[in-house]
Amino acid sequence: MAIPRAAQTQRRTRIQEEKQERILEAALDVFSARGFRGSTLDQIAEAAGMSKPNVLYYFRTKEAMHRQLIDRVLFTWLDPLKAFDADGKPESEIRSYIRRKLEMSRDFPRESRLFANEILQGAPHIEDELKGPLKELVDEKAQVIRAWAKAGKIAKCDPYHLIFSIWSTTQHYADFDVQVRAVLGHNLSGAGRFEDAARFLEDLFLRGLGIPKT
Amino acid sequence: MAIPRAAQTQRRTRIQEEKQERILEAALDVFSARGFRGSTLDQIAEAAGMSKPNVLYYFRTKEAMHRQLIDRVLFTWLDPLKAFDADGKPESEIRSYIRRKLEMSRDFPRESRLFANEILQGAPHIEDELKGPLKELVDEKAQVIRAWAKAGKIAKCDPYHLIFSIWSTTQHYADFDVQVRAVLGHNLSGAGRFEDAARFLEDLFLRGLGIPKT
DNA sequence: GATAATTTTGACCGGTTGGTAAAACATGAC
DNA sequence: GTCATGTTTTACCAACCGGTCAAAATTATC
Repeated sequence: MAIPRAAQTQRRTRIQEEKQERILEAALDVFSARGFRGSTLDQIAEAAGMSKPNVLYYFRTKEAMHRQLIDRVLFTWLDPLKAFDADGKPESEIRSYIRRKLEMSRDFPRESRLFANEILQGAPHIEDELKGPLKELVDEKAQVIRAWAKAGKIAKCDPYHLIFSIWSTTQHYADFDVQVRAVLGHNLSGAGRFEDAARFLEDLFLRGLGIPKT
Repeated sequence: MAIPRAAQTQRRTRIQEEKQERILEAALDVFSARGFRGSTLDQIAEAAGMSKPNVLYYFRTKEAMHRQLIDRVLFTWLDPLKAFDADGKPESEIRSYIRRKLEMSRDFPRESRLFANEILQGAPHIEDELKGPLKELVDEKAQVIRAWAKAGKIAKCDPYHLIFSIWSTTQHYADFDVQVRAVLGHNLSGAGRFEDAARFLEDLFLRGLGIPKT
């Protein structure tokens, strides 16, 4: 009997894991491009190269897929901020944080858009995670920044809004990619775009925080 | 006979205009919160306080409503950038541009989210407007900024990425409102939020562009 | 108040949605 | 081979989708 759906079993075989991964990959494609409600199981199934009931064999509901994707992204998203080191030099810490976030926009634009879609629509599934783990981490790092300001290492500024501005400027290149491309035109939107953005943002934030370039 | 649908008639009566406005208001609510594909006519009709066929009497299709909303937003969105004056002082021009964009995020968050939703999902309806009018306007203002840099009035920087960073930082407070609120907590997300953000962003950009505070 | 134009509604339609049932199919252990 | 387990597919469902239609209700005109 078909009691043990793949999604329920504790031990997952190699095949199950591969198929689930293939489905999640397809779901990420679809969800990030069309939003949760705008996506259909048929689209995901087709993108994964299997039938709809087969997809539902591995994930009991559409929401289960989405939930798992969101959980992953949330975890990945916090990573660069965790690396933010209180004992490091402000210049290198901020510079590498910007760069890492920008790299994520370049390398994982679908994940960024999935997250943006979720937040835009009121974050119905992850409000708790935002108010819990995310807030705690940001609070912690805000203290670090505040300490730097007090020590005169960087200009006085609101640490929360600093973090927001780094988030928004870097994610902009993934979430608003279409607009960026349209404005820059094809000649400027290619390979050099990433380096241009990185240089600009590093200059803006370091100078904006009163950190002299070394 | 019911030949003259309200949407088609050239001269619109007072009542027709009022109803259409009421529908657009409701549609903005729904579209901005759930995206185009995630919204249903029933939701819009209910929000507008009328029956679905009645809504369709004033707008022939769901897309017609959305299109009109997008067109409006697009026009409104370009306004602050148009006001950017080549003959003004860089300090006051940039400062007031930031402030105006921030005010729009505060006063028209639904419009911002509608626009963000559209871009996020690949801007299927407005690619031409982005590549046309928007790009032209940005190109023009980029020249102004570049001239300021050449004249030594502001630090050398890529004008396009400067504009992107102002867009993203200011719109962040509308589009990612849920996240901002979650991180700041209720105590900090109230009335003072706007002024805090304005002060931070003005400091960041003016200092980042090497413009001394007056 | 009769009449014509406009507005509103309830009933309805074909297509699509997320999800199910059950049987067919594959796979591996013995 | 056979039998239990795990996988895939076909056929299907009720609910919902955007949109139509014709009749009813309202409003404007005289």
